[in-house]
Amino acid sequence: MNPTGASAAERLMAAGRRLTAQRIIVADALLRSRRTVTAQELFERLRRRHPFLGRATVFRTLDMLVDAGLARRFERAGQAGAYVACEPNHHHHLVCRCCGASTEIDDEEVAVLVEAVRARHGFVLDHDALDFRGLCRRCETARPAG
Amino acid sequence: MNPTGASAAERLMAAGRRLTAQRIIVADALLRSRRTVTAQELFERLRRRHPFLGRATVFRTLDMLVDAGLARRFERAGQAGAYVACEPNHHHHLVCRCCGASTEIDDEEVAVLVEAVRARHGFVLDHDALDFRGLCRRCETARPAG
DNA sequence: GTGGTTGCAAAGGTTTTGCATGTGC
DNA sequence: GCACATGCAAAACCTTTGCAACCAC
Repeated sequence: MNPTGASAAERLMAAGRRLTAQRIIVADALLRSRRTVTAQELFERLRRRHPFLGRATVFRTLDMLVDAGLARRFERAGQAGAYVACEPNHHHHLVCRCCGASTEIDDEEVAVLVEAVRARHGFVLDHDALDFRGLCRRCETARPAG
Repeated sequence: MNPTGASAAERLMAAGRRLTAQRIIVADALLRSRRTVTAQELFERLRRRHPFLGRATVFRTLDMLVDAGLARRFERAGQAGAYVACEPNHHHHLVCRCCGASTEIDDEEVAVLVEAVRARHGFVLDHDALDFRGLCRRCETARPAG
């Protein structure tokens, strides 16, 4: 998913981050992935072509991307954290717990929910608490029992 | 929060789980906590009075409680998983990222959101994806910059 | 009695860190 | 040139597991 067409390097620069070969490699790989990936997956996938890439750098870069708003990290019980690239003006994600597919949504109902919770409970929802796990249509159809 | 007044032992029994001293101790401590607690916190807190309690047992018991629907576990980036007790007929939680306070909610807007996402994207949200992190009124007031 | 439960310690997996080296700006 | 980024390996951290002893039902 790369609707704006901005390259990884362009995004890093736009975010005011220092450009390095490693960062471009990691950000680019993340950008090209339609599904969530773990730091380890990315590390193993990239080290083939880029043997000089260190594991810690992958973790640090992903962390930096999340900090810059260019990626988001999902926590999964008992599993490694999963990362997805964010569009600069993105809203929320739907992430399939089965296949890892990620869809960006911008539904009014989310905003309605945020306002309702604030009004009723005085509770301000975190922006990134509104990324949702579930089953995508394909996986739901393939295995209705979940 | 213990509105139904059911004791830990009663809940375990009602859930068809085997009663042991350790399980009652852990479930009771979780039930008495208004805030989320980690397995390690619970272990350290309880070992003072119950030196015979093992760390693995705390993990296993919390896991069992989640499985039985009597507790829920929240994943937190870079931190240990945090547990809260659930009311048997509870719906969703609001968990403060600052103080860990947990509130149970049953808002129509959540159901509206679930339906909208299903209708528009064919995506079925996980029930426990609808536990929300954010800032409670008290913490929001205390530190508006959050 | 039997199968589930426990405690311990060790292993497993993920992520972070220290430090010397390298490099973008 | 200087501050920041990197690689490596070790450490830290959370959680799970193997196994013998134990206990609820």
